[in-house]
Amino acid sequence: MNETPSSPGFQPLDREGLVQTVAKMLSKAIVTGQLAPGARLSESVVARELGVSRAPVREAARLLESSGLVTYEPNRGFFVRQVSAKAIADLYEFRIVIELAAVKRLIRTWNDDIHAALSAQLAEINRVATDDFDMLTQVEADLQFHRLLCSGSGNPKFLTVFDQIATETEFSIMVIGRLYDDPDRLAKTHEPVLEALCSGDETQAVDAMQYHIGEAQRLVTEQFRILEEGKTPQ
Amino acid sequence: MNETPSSPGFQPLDREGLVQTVAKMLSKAIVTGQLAPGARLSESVVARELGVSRAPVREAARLLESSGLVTYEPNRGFFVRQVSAKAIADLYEFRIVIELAAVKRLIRTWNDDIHAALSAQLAEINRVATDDFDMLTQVEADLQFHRLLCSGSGNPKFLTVFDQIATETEFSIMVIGRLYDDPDRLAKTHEPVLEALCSGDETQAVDAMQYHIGEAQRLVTEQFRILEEGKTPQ
DNA sequence: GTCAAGTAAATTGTCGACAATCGTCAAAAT
DNA sequence: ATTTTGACGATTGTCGACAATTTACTTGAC
Repeated sequence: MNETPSSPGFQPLDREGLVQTVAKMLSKAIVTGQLAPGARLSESVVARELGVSRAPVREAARLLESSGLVTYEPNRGFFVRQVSAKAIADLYEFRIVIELAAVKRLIRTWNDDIHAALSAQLAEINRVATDDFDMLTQVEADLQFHRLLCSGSGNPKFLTVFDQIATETEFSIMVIGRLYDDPDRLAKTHEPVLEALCSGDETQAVDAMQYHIGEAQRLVTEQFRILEEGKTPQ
Repeated sequence: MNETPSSPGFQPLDREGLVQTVAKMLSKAIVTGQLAPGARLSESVVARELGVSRAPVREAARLLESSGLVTYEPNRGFFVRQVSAKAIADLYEFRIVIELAAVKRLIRTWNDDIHAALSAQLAEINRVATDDFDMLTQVEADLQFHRLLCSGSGNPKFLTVFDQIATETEFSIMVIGRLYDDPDRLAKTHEPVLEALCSGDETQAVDAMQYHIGEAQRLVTEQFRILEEGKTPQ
């Protein structure tokens, strides 16, 4: 390895292109609700607003499309995605399929590094699982745990697909605006997953995982139903 | 709408954007091997070659990236993806996860339309499963059958993800250049899947499906190993 | 009043040009 | 001889402008 001996710990310095920056801005704006679902995402407006050209905005929007945050209609442009009850149900059903398979695979590739990373993330989840932290922080800590599960599975496909649906999950939850009255409750269901993984018991790990995501699905679906009822009392 | 009343069967006249056209061109060029794996995909060259600007080429390349046909390195551009033995193994392992789940779900939404579509596609598979047709035709007929399974599952996520990995599957097979000596053999393993679905037996359907994809994986992996040995005899 | 056609404004689709960045290779220093 | 530095060529990154398309509005006929 060619490395200057006297070099201090210089990190790669990000160097993320303008597209990534714009994509991140838009993501945040959509997830935090500044851009309402169904709203048109005008290239010109966003470009003017951010002080950049339309080209990087367009590319960023295409990136967001593959994350399921916006939809694209030819010759009409990009729109912030509408979330339906079925879409949320489908999303969580799909997550169960992916992440259960990832966990099954993870058991075979289990090692101390993964163990350490998951333990640390679990601690982080519990740390932010109080009303002192906002929901976005809690959700991101939660999803990061799941991301580590996919990342450690050894099959990159799981991570790729998870990243695509993670943002969508975050979006769905933020649309609801309020996930649980007791933030600590759902957070606690992570622990059995890690314990089962440590013990190497596949059946137990899968069960714990299924319960955890299922519980999350139940909460999200419930809250979304309440939200819809309040919106269209008819 | 300005349309002549006596107008005969005019098809929608493509109306798919230039981007889609370019993407299709590139797809074909990559899948048929005109662009070797690892080759740089110069925007300027492609644009000049097709007589269009760089913008649509760039967008098309981004589309291909999400299909796994090309990779993208910031400030360096797009490259035709290299396929490794592990990548192929990972791909098929992932397909098994997705399509098994899709089949399980399909049983619950089973109806005559889906039955008819699958039967027709099965007939098509058998029709082209001879040496009279080229491999690309055979592979596409095969994948279309699988696509129908995902499409009919009722959860759009399965279809979205399948479409992403279908092109990659096609690519992997075409790289190998020769899948099987007896085209009819693998084709025949589709039938038990359809039969099991008709009978509504989930266990049987999953078994048949797992056998079918597993068999395909075995063949592809084997052929790829042979190809690699021939390439680097060391 | 309703509906259709026509027109104007706004938005996306595409383009060509310039700026920023990367890879290469030669020249200079050690 | 090896390594570093600098400049050059090629490619990507970004931009502003124009063409094509869609949308909204107005006008007119029935």
